[in-house]
Amino acid sequence: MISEERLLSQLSQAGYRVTRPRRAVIRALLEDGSYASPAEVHERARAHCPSVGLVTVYRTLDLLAGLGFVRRIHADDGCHGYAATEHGHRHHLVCRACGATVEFEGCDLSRFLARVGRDTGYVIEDHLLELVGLCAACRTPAASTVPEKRGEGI
Amino acid sequence: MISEERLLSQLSQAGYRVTRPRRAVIRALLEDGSYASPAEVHERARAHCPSVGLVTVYRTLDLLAGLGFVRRIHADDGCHGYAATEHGHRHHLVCRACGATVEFEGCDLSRFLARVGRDTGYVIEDHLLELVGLCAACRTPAASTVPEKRGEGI
DNA sequence: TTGTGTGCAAAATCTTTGCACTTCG
DNA sequence: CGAAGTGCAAAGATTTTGCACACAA
Repeated sequence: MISEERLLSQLSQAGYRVTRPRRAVIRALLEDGSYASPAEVHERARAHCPSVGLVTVYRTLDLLAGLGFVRRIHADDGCHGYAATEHGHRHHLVCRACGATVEFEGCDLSRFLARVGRDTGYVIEDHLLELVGLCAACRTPAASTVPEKRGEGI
Repeated sequence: MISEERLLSQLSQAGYRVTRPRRAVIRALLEDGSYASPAEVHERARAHCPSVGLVTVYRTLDLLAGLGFVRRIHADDGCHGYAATEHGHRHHLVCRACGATVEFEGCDLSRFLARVGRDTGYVIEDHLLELVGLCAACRTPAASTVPEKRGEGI
């Protein structure tokens, strides 16, 4: 997970202003390990900047997604979740019970992709890989206090 | 790609009625190889059943998705595309230029998934894998008549 | 100081729901 | 015939846009 200061400095270096609402959104994304919808991000961000509007959350998520600092999470219960990401990495593992989201290290699909490309005639340029499961906390019934936040996974 | 008759018979065996609007939606999904939004499916389905309403398209897509006959396609330009799928198979390869969608055969990620599970402490239950590229037609500039239908891919 | 960024309100989309009428089986 | 399925209209939810004001740099 990228640190807050580093993210803010990259934002600044990219030519964008570091404002209170943007800091609030970024903090909201970093402080909680699970992915969140724009509305949920908004709610969390209000703790850091009560006046922040939902519109600004949308705009900031767009901005951060464009810069590669956050990534959309695709689940059957909706495709409108966002999670912070280390720049360059692109894959997430999501807990279907509590929504906790972790990145995992690069995947080596090259051989597999080459075969599919050969079989289909496509030039494969990109891939979306997302894993769904149960995190350690939710796996142990007693330890889990968060009951089935999300749907059935992907 | 599953045949229309087989799909209709499975629908019937599952206890659902085979109606004209449903047939129209199914045909709309099968006749065009690219994934489509509910609105696009609606437009295509009208060719087979002019009176079909958008609401019925939504309901039918839901039904077919629940039965595993269609699958959502997740792209950055929106996560609301649907494509027909062979029952049980779950992965798609999408052309970023024209949206043409093909299924590809099972992927062997087991070893990789085991490693990620070990590293993160998650029990991995499911995965979403989607590939994006250029289909043979769009790769050859002269052959492509469909200009950049979709966004930047995933 | 200056122009990017913000909040508000309103508009535009997209999706779901309620209900009387159709139609498949 | 009877219940599942449909279309329409309206309600809900979500996302985008216009505009005057605020505030980083």
